[in-house]
Amino acid sequence: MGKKVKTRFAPSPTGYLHLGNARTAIFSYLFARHNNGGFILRIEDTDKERSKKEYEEMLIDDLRWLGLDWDEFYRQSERFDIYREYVNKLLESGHAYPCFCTPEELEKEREEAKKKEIPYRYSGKCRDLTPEEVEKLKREGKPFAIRFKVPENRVIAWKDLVKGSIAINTDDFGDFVIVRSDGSPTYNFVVVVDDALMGITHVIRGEDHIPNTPKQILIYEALGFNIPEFAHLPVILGEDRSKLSKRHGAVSVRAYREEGYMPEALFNYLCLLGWSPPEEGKEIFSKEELIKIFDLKDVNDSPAVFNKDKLKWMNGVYIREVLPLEVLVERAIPFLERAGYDVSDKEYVKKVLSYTRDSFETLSEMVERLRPFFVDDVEIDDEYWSFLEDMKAYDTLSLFLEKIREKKPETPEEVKKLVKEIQKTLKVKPPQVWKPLRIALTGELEGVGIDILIAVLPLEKIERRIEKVLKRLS
RNA sequence: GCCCCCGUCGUCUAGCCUGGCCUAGGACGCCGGCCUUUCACGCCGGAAACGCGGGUUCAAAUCCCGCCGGGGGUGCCA
Repeated sequence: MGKKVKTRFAPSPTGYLHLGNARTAIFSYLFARHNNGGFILRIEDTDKERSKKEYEEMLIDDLRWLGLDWDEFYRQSERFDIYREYVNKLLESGHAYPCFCTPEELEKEREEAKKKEIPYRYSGKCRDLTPEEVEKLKREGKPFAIRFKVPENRVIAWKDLVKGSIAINTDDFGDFVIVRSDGSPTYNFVVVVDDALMGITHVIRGEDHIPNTPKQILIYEALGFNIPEFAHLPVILGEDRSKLSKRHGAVSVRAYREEGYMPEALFNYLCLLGWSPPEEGKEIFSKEELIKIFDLKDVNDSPAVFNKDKLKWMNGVYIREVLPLEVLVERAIPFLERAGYDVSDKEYVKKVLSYTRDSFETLSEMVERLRPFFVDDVEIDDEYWSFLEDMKAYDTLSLFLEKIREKKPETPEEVKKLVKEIQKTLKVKPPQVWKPLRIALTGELEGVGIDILIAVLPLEKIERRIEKVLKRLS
């Protein structure tokens, strides 16, 4: 058999982890682990202008949060010596040459091409400079970049693991820059050196890299490296079917994390964008299951629109039935705390969540939903007071207060029993009791089950809220 | 402009390779009903798609050609 499978995720630290990149990372990770292979994280920070250390830290943090782990870690900015060595090889073998063209000159070339409506390619002006001319220009201190010499009219083809056969003619692109005039190597070059040196067997990335692939294959050949397999994933689109970007709203992993999404749910949902399980029907998968069943052959080759509604639904599934209660409690506490709720009693939080976890889909929704369980007092809107009077709430509420002090119900069932007794005594229908209770205890007309609230809320809070209403009604 | 990729319900998709089992299946969303102390949850039901035009074939979502549509690339960004 071939060598051990090894994949990598290679983000550039120029912003938050984007959902599209996250999915690429996940697919690369799943493919590697499925094949008992290695997974590498490599920070592509050759562009000093745009790369930021704090972005790198957030990237790593978000990746870990999603549940990814890697066997090796690299930073390209620390490998410039290695790249220089390989640039020299290309220079020596005649595969690359110095280019003294200025950005202005190139810009002019490009404009002219546009005017004439012909496809732009670098003219190759500096390609045939004699060694003497090169020497002279260098001595004059002219800044220069290094370009790769692209052979003419050659068809570069590869069998893409997702897209199938792809063929691109070298005439479609000109000699491209591999080292900038400031001495830093560019993406198309370092990616090849790194992937080859690090033993990457499968390059999995977004389809926006398809045009780069022939350039990279040429470099693999020129350096005598083995060419890896390529798998280009379709992009993720926004509602308007253009590439998912900030215009479409929240597109970073961080944003969903802060809104109270579960990493397992986001991981799971992202997998279903562009990949479908071999067995039909099932949609909820743990990371371990995904590792077991993931295969690139089941990746769809057409772009997918990101659908927040479905993500939200799936998050709800994780909150109400997939995650263990203890885990949910741990994740909920920071959100409740941030809202100013008292969460010192973890058992109380646990009890509340055990009854209410099936009624919200994100942790930020939870914060709203569970307000009556955690605040000291509730505000009752003016419009509800007349409603309370019409309901003859005074009688029911005072009877309720009496009964709850006497029976101290501790489960929703006991509360229901107690309410039924009140109904019987007062000869009223259920809503006649429940609605005043709801308003008195939550200040709202909708929300979680009042039986639950009464069963778990400390008695003194219940008394205080009811008494406040009775006082005003009398 | 040029190059490349893609095209099944509103959305994610199964089916396409190896034509008939497809009166095209599932999921989210939507609509209706049930449950019910309200909103959710849950349960039941419903509307909803093979981009268009030609071929090949007894038979095409599935194979071939053309068109149209969408996306990506076209950097001394990655």
